[in-house]
Formats: sequence, structure tokens, C-alpha cells
Amino acid sequence: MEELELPSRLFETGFEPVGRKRVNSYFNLRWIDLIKLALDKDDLEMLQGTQFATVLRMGGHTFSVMFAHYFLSRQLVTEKELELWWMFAGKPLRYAIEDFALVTGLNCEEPSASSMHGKEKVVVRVKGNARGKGTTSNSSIWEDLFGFGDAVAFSIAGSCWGILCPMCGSTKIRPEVVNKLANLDEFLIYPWGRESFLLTVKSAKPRSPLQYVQDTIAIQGFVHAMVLVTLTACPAILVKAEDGASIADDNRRSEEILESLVSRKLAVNVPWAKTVDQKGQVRLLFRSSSRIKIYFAE
DNA sequence: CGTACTCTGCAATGCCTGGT
DNA sequence: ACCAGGCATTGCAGAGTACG
Repeated sequence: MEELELPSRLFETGFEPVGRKRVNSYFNLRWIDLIKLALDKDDLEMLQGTQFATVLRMGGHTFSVMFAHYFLSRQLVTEKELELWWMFAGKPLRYAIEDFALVTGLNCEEPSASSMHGKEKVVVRVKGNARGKGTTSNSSIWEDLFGFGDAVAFSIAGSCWGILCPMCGSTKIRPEVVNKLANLDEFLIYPWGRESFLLTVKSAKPRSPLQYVQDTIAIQGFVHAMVLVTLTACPAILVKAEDGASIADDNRRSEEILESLVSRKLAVNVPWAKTVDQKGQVRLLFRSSSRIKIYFAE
């Protein structure tokens, strides 16, 4: 592929925000283990056979709020409405829906026209503010809305809650989507990945440089997927951690690297990640994958 | 042990919406 | 149009934890 001139960056090189900047400082992945604890063995096995299987293995991951801010502040300004690009280790990394699908395993297909009609939106809100100061917990909202008594349905709803709007009570969810909860089979195959990805990109894309300069910034959706895309593209970030060397093995395909990432206890060492970025140790990781590639933006 | 980082709670601010 | 209330977002600070 011909190398073209890169688009301009959100911040000029060397002028990115520094310090303790954070993205989604209230986002964590503990809900995954909580859901697993709430399920009995059979129900858990059933759920592990669905699109949620990969996400359910991420309970040992720590979402690095500072690392997320680090690479998002190195964004490239592109006209791609549904893609985010950022520079890492001297290379442009793309975050598109196929990348999201690869790292999360969630269904990202376009919903059929018959299943998704109308553009009306409903706001599912937590009473009180987004940090749980209100009088109604997330769980009771789902119970109030959908009458869940079943642990499986509740866990799946919880998964979607975590994927779509982790720690955020303001995510707009279409009524058609909410109605999916009435039918478990439909719910399990619904493209939740697409919902989450669109939320993420549409909330991150319009953010101004000024907002990235602030100490904290809130982005909806499953932002941890961005971290996984970056780590998969540049496993050298984890070379300091346990098992990092095996992950950074040049001969491994992206699917194999992802398998290692998902199944392990994962926490990004931000100072080391910055070192890797500055040394330019990224590799064209997806060369052996037919689904995902790193290429220069048009 | 010190430092850096994550996580959490509380408060302030500003936006949105509904009522008048 | 104006006002008031509710709520999301952000800022700040401190406790807990991991790591060198």
C-alpha cells in the first residue's frame, strides 16, 4: 500500500497534554466478575457460548484511564465518521468497527431493517447522578424496566449495561433495543458490539483538544476495547509484565495475541507504554489477519 | 519506603427540560 | 422568555494499591 501523508494530529507532536489526565475515571471491569459470581455453572456455560464469551473473560483486566487518555490525545484528525485513528510508536493505529469486533468478540453486524425501525431515542437514566449517588441502583432500574427475576437475563442485561454505558447513567438507548430484552434468544444475538462501538466513536470523535487538555474526559461505550486494540497492535507495551515476552513474539498472529491478552490478568504500565511509544517499537501486527490491518489513512 | 497510579466520594458548574 | 429543578460532567482530594 502506498504511504500517503498522514492527516494532522489533534495535538502537535510534543505538545500533547501531560500529567494525570484520565478518560472515564469511573469505568472499571469488575462488573464482569460480579456477573460471573451471580450465575450458577450451567447459566455461565450458556453465556460463555454467546457473543459475550470474550468480554466475560476480561474480569482480570484493569482499565488504564491514563493510558486511554495518552493515546487518545495522540489522535489523528480524519474525516472518517466511524473510525478513530491515533499515533503510537510512530505508526497510525486504526480503531474501526472490525477492530472492535475482533478484540471483544461481540456481534457488530448491522441490525436487520425489520428489527430496527425508527430513530426515536429513550433515555435510560439512573436516578441521581452518574456516580450512583441516587436512590435507585442499576439493577433495580433493569428490574423496574423489564421485570427481570431470572439471573441469566439479569446478568446479560448487566453485561450490556457494562458494554454500552459503563458507570454512566445517561446513555441513550433506542426503545427497539430495550424491547430486545423481552426475548432472550433475540437478545443474545443482537449486535451489542455495534451499539457500543457507535456510542464510543460518536462520543469520542467530537471532543475538542480543549477537552483533552482537561484532567478528565468522559467517553461512552466500551473504551477498554481501544486499549486492547493498541495492545494487540503493540504487545511490546506488556513486555515488562508477566508473560509479556510471549505476547510480544513476532511470529504470533493477532488472534493468538488477543487470546493471550484476554485470558490473562492485564494491567498497563503507563510509563513503560510511553517508553515503547517513544522508541517506536510497534510492529505491523495484523499482517497475518484477514480481518484487520493497520494502514495509512487516506 | 517512596512514588506513581487507580479508585472513589463529594462538590461545583453548566446544560437541559418542563412549567408558568 | 424566564425560572427552577434535575442531572451529567468535571474538578478536587484522599485512601488504597502496585511497583521499583
